[in-house]
This record gives sequence, C-alpha cells and structure tokens, in this order.
Amino acid sequence: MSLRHAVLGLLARQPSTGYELTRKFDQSLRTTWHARHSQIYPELARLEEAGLVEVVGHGPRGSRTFALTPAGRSELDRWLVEDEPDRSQRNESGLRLFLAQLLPADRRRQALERDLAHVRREMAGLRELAATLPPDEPFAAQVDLGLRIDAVIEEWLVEQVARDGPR
Amino acid sequence: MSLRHAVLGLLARQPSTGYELTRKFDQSLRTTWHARHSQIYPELARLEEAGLVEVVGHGPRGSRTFALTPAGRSELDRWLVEDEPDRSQRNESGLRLFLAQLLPADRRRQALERDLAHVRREMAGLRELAATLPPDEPFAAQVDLGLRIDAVIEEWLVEQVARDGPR
DNA sequence: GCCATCATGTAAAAGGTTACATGATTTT
DNA sequence: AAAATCATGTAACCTTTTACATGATGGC
Repeated sequence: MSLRHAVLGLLARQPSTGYELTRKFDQSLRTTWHARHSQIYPELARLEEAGLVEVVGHGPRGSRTFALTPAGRSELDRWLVEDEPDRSQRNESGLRLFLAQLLPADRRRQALERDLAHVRREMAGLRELAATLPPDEPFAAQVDLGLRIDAVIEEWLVEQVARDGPR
Repeated sequence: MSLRHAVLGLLARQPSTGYELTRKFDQSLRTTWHARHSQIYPELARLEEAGLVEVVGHGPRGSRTFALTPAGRSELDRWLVEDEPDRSQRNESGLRLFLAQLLPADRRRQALERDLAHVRREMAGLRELAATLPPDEPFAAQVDLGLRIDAVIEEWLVEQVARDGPR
C-alpha cells in the first residue's frame, strides 16, 4: 500500500489539511500516485489512530492540519530503505494500441489518432503545470518524469501509426 | 474496466483457455495490463453470460477454449473507437524517489541505488522475454514499450542520484 | 443573496491481490 | 512414484472509484 506512505511523505515535507493533500495528489503527484479525497480522509483517520500522524492546528472552516509524529517519520524511513519497490505498471495506451491492430485500417487509424491526441493533451496539461512550479521544487521532478513517460508513449504511438503506412 | 476489453482482445487474436490467457497476461501483457487467474476465470464467466464469448472446444484436462461471439467483437470495436482512453498512471519508483529526498544523504543513496537495481533487474527480464518473441509479433511491441518506459525511469533515477553529488 | 471554493466525511460498487482448494496429465 | 505443470475455481481482504451528503467562508 503506497497511499499510506505517500500521505506520510507529503506530511513530512509540510504539515497539511486533508484538503491540501487532495490538491497535491491531484496536481504534482498525479503522474506517480493519484488519490481522491474519499481515500485520503479515511487514511488520515487510520494514521492518526495508529499514532503515525497528529493534529497540530485548526483552521477557519473546521479544517485540521496534520503532521507526522516521530513514529510516522520512522515508518516512512523504514519503508523507503527496507521495502522492495512495487514495479507493476498499467498503461491503457499500450493495451489499446495492441488491440487496435485488430481493427480494419480506417477505423484503426481513427482510434490511434484519437489516443495520440489524448496523450498530447495530457502532455500540454503537464507542461502548463510545470510552468507554475519553481524548477527546484522536488514536485517538478515528478511532473518531469510524467512528461518523459508520456513522450515515450507518444513516440511509440507515432511509430505504430507510421507502420500502418501512408493514408 | 480494461480487463474486460483486454480479454476480448486476446480472444479476438486467438481463441484460448483461461489458463492460456493467464500466461499471456503474465508475459507479454505484463507491461501494459496485468491480471491473475482469479480475475480471469470470473471475467470469462461474466462475458459468457453476457453473450460476448462462447466455448468453442474442450481440451484434455477439462479445459475449455473460448472465442468471441459477433456481439463480443462489436463490443471490442466499439470500445476502441468510441471510448476515451484512461491515461492515469501509477509509478511507485517516482513516488519513492520523491520521498527519498527526505532521508539523510547516506540512507538516501542506499534507497535510490536499491530502486535502481530493481528497475535494472526488471529490464533484464523484459529483454530476455523479448528475445523469445518473434520480432514481428504484436506482443513484442508491448514488451518494447515497457522497456522504453523503464529506460526513462532508470535514466531519471541516475540523474537524481548524480544530483546528490559524488559519494 | 448567490456562486465559487474550501472543507470534510460516508456508502456502495468495482477492481485487484492473496490465499485456499482441488484434481488431471505429463515428465522425470 | 514423485514432481512439475496444466487447469479451474472460490473466498477473504484490500484498494480505488463514484456517488451521496453536508456545511462554512469569501468575493461579487
């Protein structure tokens, strides 16, 4: 379960409310680990119960700012140093292209170009996001990794479209 | 749900038993969409009930070979042409590196080098797998994509290790 | 006053992994 | 005869998504 350690890690960098964590998962962390608020709030409750985080402040609209406890900090360090990374991937673009080869030529081209446009739109979104982050921000490295992976997928899609021959 | 369409797509290429599908998910498809037999057999039952696949043969050890029905084929085509791709990514290496910056220098290097070794082991496994596949096999393109993505992650890890300065 | 945004939660359903369970055939 | 592989399934558990639900504050 990486959600737990992603939350611990974000709180280690900066004590935050659940709402703030949600925005970070939606933005900078979206290329590596995504989570919705409906996952984050229950996880914060479990972490608090386990003594890994604690409330360190209250904001105007009933918001609570959480921070790591020493136990939370050592659990995070332990995970980073001791646990084996989970390297499983999931990549719907790859699957779709593989299956698109089953379509007749005209529909195949249609499907591939649509997927290509989709990747490019996502890349544009990541570039925009990168522009709003200070370049030395560690978050920027996340976004950069997402962009590089998308670039590989884009290139691969282009190659496969080209392999189909001229229109 | 891409599992359903991955199964339909594999069966469109070649009628197969659940066991054969399991091996394909474990091997060639492991870089894009992974599934265990405990997911595949119930999915085949649901697809059969929905009239999208049917049993077309029986093998020696009680195995059943499934193939697409016309309805299954048109559902597959519809998904490829009409549905928007799901581009969400999950990449534990990226998350771990991001969080590794919280560690003191010596433990950080230790964690990064372990993750790097892990990526390289996986790449070696994919290269071995690629060597067993005929190069024109559409499956080979899947494995190739996985390798390219891992190469990007590897390069990115190396850069981040280098940024930490000499040992 | 209205709308956007901040802020938090729960419930139901879907998707996925791990573990349990069994038995047939083939290879050594 | 034993071990490996083929072959199928279910149950429990965990993770993730989608939908439901509510209310406060700030700017227009």
